[in-house]
Amino acid sequence: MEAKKTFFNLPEEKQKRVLETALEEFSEKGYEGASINLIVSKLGIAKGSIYQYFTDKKSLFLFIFDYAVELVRKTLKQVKQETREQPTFERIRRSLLAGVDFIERHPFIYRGYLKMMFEREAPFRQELLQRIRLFSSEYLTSLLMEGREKAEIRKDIDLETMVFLLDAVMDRFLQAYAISYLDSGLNLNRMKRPEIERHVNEIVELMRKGIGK
Amino acid sequence: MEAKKTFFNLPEEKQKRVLETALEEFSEKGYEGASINLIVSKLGIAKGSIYQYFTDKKSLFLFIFDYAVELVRKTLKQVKQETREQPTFERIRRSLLAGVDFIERHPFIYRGYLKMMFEREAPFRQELLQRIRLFSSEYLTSLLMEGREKAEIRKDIDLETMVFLLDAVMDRFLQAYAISYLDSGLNLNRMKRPEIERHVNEIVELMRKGIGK
DNA sequence: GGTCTTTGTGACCACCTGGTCATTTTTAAG
DNA sequence: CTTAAAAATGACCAGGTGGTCACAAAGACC
Repeated sequence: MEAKKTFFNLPEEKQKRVLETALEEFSEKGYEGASINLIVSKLGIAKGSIYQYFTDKKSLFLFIFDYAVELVRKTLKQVKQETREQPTFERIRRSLLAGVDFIERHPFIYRGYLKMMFEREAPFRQELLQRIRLFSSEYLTSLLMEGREKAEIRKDIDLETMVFLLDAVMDRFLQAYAISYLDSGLNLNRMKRPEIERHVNEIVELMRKGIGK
Repeated sequence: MEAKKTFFNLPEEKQKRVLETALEEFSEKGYEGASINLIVSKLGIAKGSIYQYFTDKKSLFLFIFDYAVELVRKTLKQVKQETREQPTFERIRRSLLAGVDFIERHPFIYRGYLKMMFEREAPFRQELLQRIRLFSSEYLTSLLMEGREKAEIRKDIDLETMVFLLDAVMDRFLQAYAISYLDSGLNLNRMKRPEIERHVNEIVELMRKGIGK
């Protein structure tokens, strides 16, 4: 457990406010860059107080990380359930849209994840990232394997290669939606839902049929 | 011009040593995280000296950025030239391999680029990134357009969507090669050239034919 | 030698960092 | 109202940051 008991004695509202404020700071500045001074001043509490809740910066970070991972895990699980009976490419489509919705609801979580990907400094970075990427790749692998059983997915190419492609495209799509400058030409960033959906459809169709011929 | 004349009066060897040392620091820690103190101590010169060469941290960074961009631009141009007469997918294959070679030769440049993608702090970040991403996407667009003329590339899907996919997959491939934890399953990181080539072939083949059916 | 300019130096500055802790304030119990 | 425990506070600390500047060293020319 990374938080002290004092933290859990706080009214739930305040707990959430602390978490959200710290999450915002971490996701914007990264682990090293995030400033405890700024967090407490944004919260309007004394610096000492935050150290009543968490032993140090690291444990605050890890606590938030767990909180975020749990949210992602739940979301993925739910989509998987809901689309159980549907064709594979429809499931992929839905997954991508679920990602868009998730970013809309929790913008700082996804940005924090991206920040971490390219930071050396975050504590346990390697382990934490592997944790995330593992269940992302497990998710896609199981999707594709079920797709193969239904003969919707080709069998003459390595499953891992396909997972790699899917992962790359989906992740980049969400990055483009969340950050801008990352979409190569398309302007996902400012689009409204119907347009987003059109692009999701097109990109999924493209992954199905390929660029060639 | 971001460097002072004193810098250019230095023996070329020392100029390069300064640039490479600073590049390494920036690419590992990002703009904010990089420490001038560390750079000068690694160089074995006094702190004041670096301020004889560059007016401040920002101009040092921008100078290095230009230096790096020029290297990338040249490399891309050369590949484009060399593969002029070849089939589109062969050109894509070659481009990806050129990326791998580039990382091998200049590991800090590519990492620096990744660092910047998710940093808010770097000066002129937006403009600089757009500069890079623009010529990456121009490069791919022209590749695909020429491919369409030769009827090697499908015409029933937006060119931009295809560029997006290509860009996403190629970039992710290089990330996986440069950083690890990013390959979803494949272990590009530790592979030797022949294996890398096998994966490049497979991934390009997959982009051509698609995942479906 | 002497003189003038260019380059190198590191103590110093103001400011910010994560973290501490003696002290005060708030809350709860009797 | 008293007492004891729990929580909030902010001055303070050591250590880091980018940047400055008076001075010393080195070169260049006569």
